[in-house]
Parts: sequence; structure tokens; C-alpha cells
Amino acid sequence: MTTGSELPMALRAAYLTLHRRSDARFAPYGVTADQFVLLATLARAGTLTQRELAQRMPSDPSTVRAMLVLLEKHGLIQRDRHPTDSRARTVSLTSAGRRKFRQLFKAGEPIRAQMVDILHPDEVETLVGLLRRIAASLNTEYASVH
Amino acid sequence: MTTGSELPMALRAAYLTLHRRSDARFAPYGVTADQFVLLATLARAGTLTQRELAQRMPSDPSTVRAMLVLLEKHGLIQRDRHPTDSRARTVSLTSAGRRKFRQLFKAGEPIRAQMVDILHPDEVETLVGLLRRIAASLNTEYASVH
DNA sequence: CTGGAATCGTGCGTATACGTACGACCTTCT
DNA sequence: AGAAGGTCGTACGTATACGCACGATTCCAG
Repeated sequence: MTTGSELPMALRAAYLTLHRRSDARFAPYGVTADQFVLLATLARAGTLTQRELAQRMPSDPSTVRAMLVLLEKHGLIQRDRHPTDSRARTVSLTSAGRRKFRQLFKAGEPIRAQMVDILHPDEVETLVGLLRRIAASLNTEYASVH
Repeated sequence: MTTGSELPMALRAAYLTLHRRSDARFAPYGVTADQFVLLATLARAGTLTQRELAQRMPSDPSTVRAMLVLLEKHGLIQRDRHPTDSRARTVSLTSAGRRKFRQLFKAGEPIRAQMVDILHPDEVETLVGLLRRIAASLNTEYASVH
């Protein structure tokens, strides 16, 4: 209400709605919304360690691992030993993964378009900027009194 | 990138960051961020059916049910038979639930404040408005060609 | 007032989101 | 070199987020 709850609630509602729609949209391809995010991140970056991938999603490393195990089983990504750091594993798309990503990107187009169409171009830019400021701020522990 | 992916990604990043921070903040009270949302919704509305509660969160009814089973076990909410509709069950906070909610609301204050402090008041209003338009739009199936 | 459609809650299966603890390995400092 | 401390991935447990199918009930059309 008159409290500061409106922003968090609106953020939650918007995200969950987007997530539901995306899941439904990608389901016929046997892929989830979050898997799409992972594939998109890899498509952009090429090869990453699991850690780097998790940071860019952004998601927890242990969550990403579970997703990778699944996606590897489905043949969309591959994990190899890191050339110099034998703790790490590198992750990249297979050619099947690249192909699948292109399909998904097309399939998702209507949703992205719908989000953008109801806003003016300026508003999109504003919104993205505000969201990024929020995320950046919430990632810092906000040095309290000491 | 230059595609429409920025908005969905920024929305995802902002929400997940908020969710992590909130979870960490509420953990000492034995409550999750989503449970807080549920309690807050009940605190505002009083008594609701499970269905109505799910719509307002907004979450899936089966998700809400699982949360209610947990919260009931913890003594924070109670479920009773609906007076006129014997299919439905009504949900409301117990007095322990109301007490807990007041604590949580205070505990969450710094996070809400942090979100608002880095924005001008106008920006907060703008952001909430934009998020609501997005959510509303994505909830409608966007009548395609026919 | 009766038979079909819609609605409520439940149960089950899968995927995500974390936190935490662990072993293996790298790095750095002495 | 050797020890201390950090980092990488893994494994496990819990909570959410759904979809789907089911039985029970209510609602509505005829």
C-alpha cells in the first residue's frame, strides 16, 4: 500500500508472469525458460567455465550445474576439462544446441515483441536502466551503520 | 543485445537478486521470501480461499497449497472449511502469524528502503507503473492473427 | 430437476533456486 | 618446498514454480 511494498510486489508479478509465458512458449521444444537463458548466455559468450556461466545468468553455481547435467543429457551442451585449470570445466553449445537456440530465439520473438510494443522506446530504455540500477544496488550489501 | 532480450534479462536479474536478498534477510526468522509474500497478502486481505490467495500473490494454486501446508505446520496460518462452498477452504493468519508478519515487515524494511533510496520518487512511481503494464500485457494472450 | 460444464483442492512429477559441506586443486606467502 | 587459504565443481536437502490428472462439489442450461 502506502508502504514500499509496491515495487517489490510489482517486480515479482512481472517476472513470474514473464516466466510462465516463456515456459509455456518453449515447452513444445522440450526446453524451459531458464534453459533458454542458459543457452542464450552460452550462444553469446562461446565457451565459459561453469562459474562464469553462473555469474552471467545470473544464477547459483549449483543450480547451473543441475541444468547442465540435464542439457548435456539432451545433447545441447558439452562440458570439457579446462585446459589449464584442472578443477574447472568448460561449457559450450553443441551444434544441436546452436540449432535449438536459433529455433527458441524465433519462438520467443512474440513475447519480447509484446513487452516492447506496449511501451514507447524511451520507456523500454528507462525501464531497463531502472531495473539494472536496482539489481546493482541490491547486490551490494548496503554498508549499514558501524 | 541489440535485440529485445535486454528487458527480459534485466527483469530476471533484478527479481532474482531481490529474491536472494530477501531470503537471506528472512532466514533467521525461519521464513522464506515467498512465505513473506503469502503472509503479507493474507495480512492485507484477512480471509481468502486458497484460489483467491493464489491469484493475488500471484502464484499457482498448487504451489500455494504446498506453502500453506508448511505454514500451517508452523502455526502461522489456519485453514477452515468454507461456510457455503464445501469444495473450498478459507485461509487466514493465526495470531502467531500476525505477530511474525510484523517482525518480518520490520526486518524487510532496509531492503525496501534500499530499492527506493537509489531512485527518485518519480522513478519509483514510473517503474511500478511500467512493471504493472508489462505484467498485465503478458497476462493476456495477445490475440494473434486469425 | 437433471446432466454436463466449470471450479475447488489434492497428489504427483519435473525443473529451478538456493545454502552448505566436501574433496580436489590452484595460489601465495614464507 | 611446504603450509595456509582461496576457488572449482559436486552432492545433498529444502522450498518454489509449474503442469496435469483426479475426485468432489457447485453451477447452469434445458
